[in-house]
Amino acid sequence: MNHSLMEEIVKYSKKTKTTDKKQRVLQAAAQLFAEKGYANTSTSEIAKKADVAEGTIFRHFQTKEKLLRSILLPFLKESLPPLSEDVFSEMLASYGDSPESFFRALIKNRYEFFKESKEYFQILVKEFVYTEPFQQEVKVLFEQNVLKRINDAIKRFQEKGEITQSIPSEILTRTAFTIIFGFFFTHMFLQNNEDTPIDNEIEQVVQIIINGMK
Amino acid sequence: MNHSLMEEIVKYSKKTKTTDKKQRVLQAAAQLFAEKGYANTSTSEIAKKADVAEGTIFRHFQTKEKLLRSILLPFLKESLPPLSEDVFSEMLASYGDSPESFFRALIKNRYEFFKESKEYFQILVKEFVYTEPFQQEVKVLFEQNVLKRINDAIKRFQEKGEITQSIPSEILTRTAFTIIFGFFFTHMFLQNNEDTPIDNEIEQVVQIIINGMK
Amino acid sequence: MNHSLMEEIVKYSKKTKTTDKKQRVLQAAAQLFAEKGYANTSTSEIAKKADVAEGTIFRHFQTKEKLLRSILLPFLKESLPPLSEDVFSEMLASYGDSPESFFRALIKNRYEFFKESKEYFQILVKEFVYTEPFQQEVKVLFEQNVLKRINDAIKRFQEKGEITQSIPSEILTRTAFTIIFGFFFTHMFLQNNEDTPIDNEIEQVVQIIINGMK
Amino acid sequence: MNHSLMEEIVKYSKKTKTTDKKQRVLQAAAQLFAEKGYANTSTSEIAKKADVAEGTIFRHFQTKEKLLRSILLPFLKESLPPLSEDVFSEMLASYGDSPESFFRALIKNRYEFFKESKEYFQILVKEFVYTEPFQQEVKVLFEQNVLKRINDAIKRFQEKGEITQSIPSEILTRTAFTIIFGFFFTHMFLQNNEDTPIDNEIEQVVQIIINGMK
DNA sequence: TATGAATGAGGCTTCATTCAT
DNA sequence: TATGAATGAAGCCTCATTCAT
Repeated sequence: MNHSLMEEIVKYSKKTKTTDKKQRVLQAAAQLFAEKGYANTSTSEIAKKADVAEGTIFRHFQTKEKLLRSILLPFLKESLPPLSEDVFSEMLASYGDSPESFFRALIKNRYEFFKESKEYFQILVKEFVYTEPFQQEVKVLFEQNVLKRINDAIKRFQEKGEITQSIPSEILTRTAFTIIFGFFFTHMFLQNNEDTPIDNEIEQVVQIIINGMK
Repeated sequence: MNHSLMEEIVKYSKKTKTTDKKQRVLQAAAQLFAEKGYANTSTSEIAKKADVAEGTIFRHFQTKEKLLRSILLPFLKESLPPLSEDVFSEMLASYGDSPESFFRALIKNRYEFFKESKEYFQILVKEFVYTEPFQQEVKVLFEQNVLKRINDAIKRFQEKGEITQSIPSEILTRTAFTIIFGFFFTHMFLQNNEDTPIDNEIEQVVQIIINGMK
Repeated sequence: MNHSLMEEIVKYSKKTKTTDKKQRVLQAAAQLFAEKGYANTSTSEIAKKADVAEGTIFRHFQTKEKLLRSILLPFLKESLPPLSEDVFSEMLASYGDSPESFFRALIKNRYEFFKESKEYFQILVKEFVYTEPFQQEVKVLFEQNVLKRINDAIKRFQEKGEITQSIPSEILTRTAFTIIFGFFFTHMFLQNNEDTPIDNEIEQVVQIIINGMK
Repeated sequence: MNHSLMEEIVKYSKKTKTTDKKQRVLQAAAQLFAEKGYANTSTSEIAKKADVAEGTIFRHFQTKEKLLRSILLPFLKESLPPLSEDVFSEMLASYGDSPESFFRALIKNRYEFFKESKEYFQILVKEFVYTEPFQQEVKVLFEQNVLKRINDAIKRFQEKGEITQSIPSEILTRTAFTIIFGFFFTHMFLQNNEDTPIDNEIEQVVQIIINGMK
């Protein structure tokens, strides 16, 4: 039930049969990019952290930018969709089928995911802002996978009369998504690393969403 | 009523009586940092855009990083608080005193602000993530000003019985803030530049928050 | 009467008001390029020889290739034509006006020029082979200046009946040019640096050309 | 009668019984060196073009420079001398025994050879200029083979009274050689790839040489 | 014999910063 | 105050060469 990005990436990379050293470079780069940003991380630093010669990085990835993409794209393109599928069915199975339990499960589950892969999301968000084409790719991925599934669930709840039908499901979806992911982003940026118990807060957000949609 | 960051910065910089050239450097740097990020902007580019010798930048700001701070901190430290004060009193005056109108006004007003100063927020968000001490400063600023005022308003609404008293105002505030700013961040990152009319969405978020808090 | 390429370049560079350091870079680079070839000379070597920081090279020339062009093109474009003019009039004035004396003077004069600027011609010839567009530029320059003037002289000698009129002047010119410059090239490549007295040989070539053209 | 360098190299390499892969490396390298120069061709490029692993190159040739020598030296050392022998006897046999026909045949024959092996000569000329010891080797080879045979022919014509005896044969030889090879070099560098008919020009050069030597 | 991953020295270039004018 | 030439550290990347398989 705990689908960390790290695990996903490891899975992915095993599929494509990467060398040990290639793996180490990917891990080191991911960590450093998340910590200090792409532009502030030098290839020599990556090499040192991966305990590899600098040339090795370029033998495997040709370019620093391709290294970045090798960290993000495979994850997004191949791991996100199936992951979401899993998550959604698991969620519905174990948490019951009311809107409350759906959103509570969604938020809790994704929040765990988020927290564990904070680094990778940081890379995503940061490098994201500048590169137009990449932005589009990611956006489409999110919409076609995550948004679509939330929308499906909301439509089902609307049919069962558990959520208001006076507002189109698309708008409800977009709003819910914005609130939930906004909640995560805000936490990603504003939260100290102090382990603040935020269960209260999550419950609060769930209540607000549910009430707002009834 | 239209408080763009740009205007705020201009106001601020006039106060400190900067030279023409210093001004031009600030403007050019702000634009470039927003567009391409701090790390991807060179001082020579800034000099060219400001039509100033490169040395001039360093005469005024000593360091590229101090230049960044000269763009962000003055705005945050001296412009945000009074701005918020204005905004809040204006808001309450012109929009009536129900929770609905308060949040609606808050979101609409801040959204305009956001949209117009998107660039400056981009600088803020991007460079933000990395520099620990800076993060703290900004966080405190936000909490002490914006959060505090929202909290004051909520407490007042609680006293009037228009918002539930069974949840501490601090939690309600934090949740509302998270939802609202999360909403903005999400739009900042995920929205195409197409001018999508989002009035629906704003209204939606207002309703959800209100319902959730009643 | 002694027109070394080196002197020409110095003249040229004074016109364009170059810094001392820029000058030193040009000189060092010219020497090294001639000695070891463009591809085998590193910018750090140039910097060391010019006693300049490596960055200085790029401040002035942006690119290693632009540095190469800054050595060759100015010389070719601005120094060659007037130079040739001088040379030709001087030659005709001081050597008398028979075909023999003309060719003898031409070869001797140009051979001196060649010997002293051997380095620069080496750069020219070597880098020449690869870069198509550059090749064209140089070729046109040579044809429009040197060839044209030889052709003028030959036509005059034909009119005076001192050279056969049964062959078009263009063919005679091309042949003479090919022989003369071929003679130089061959010496450039095949000659040891031992100072072989080649006056005999020059006289030989003059005789052969003259006899062949009578 | 048509002795292209390519054919010669193929012959040579067959003699020394090289592996298929070694062969392929030699061919690929020769092509690339001619096209882009030694310094601008990477061993990985050669490996790719030869469809061989990069390590294979070094197994066979140890060093990139030894690879270059493996292309040029065998040709020069073992193919040039017998080739010249053939050429000269063929020439004298089929073109008759006057100085005119000798030089005409020599130039035409060698010009064809030149044209077809332009690439290989480009390698020779280019890499040549820099490496002192190599230069000597090649120079000696040329002198001991080509020059010697021309000298022999000239001496014979002098004995028959068909060429002036007032000039030592060595000087005549050197001059003729310089003119002929200079003619080729000049064409190699200055000629566009347009197929200019140069028969006129060749005839012209022959006449000039002959007249000059009578 | 053949491979190709790994290496690390060295290449070109950028850039924040200094300083003499 | 303003300039811009000069600096040199550091960045990304290429490449000949080695070596375990």
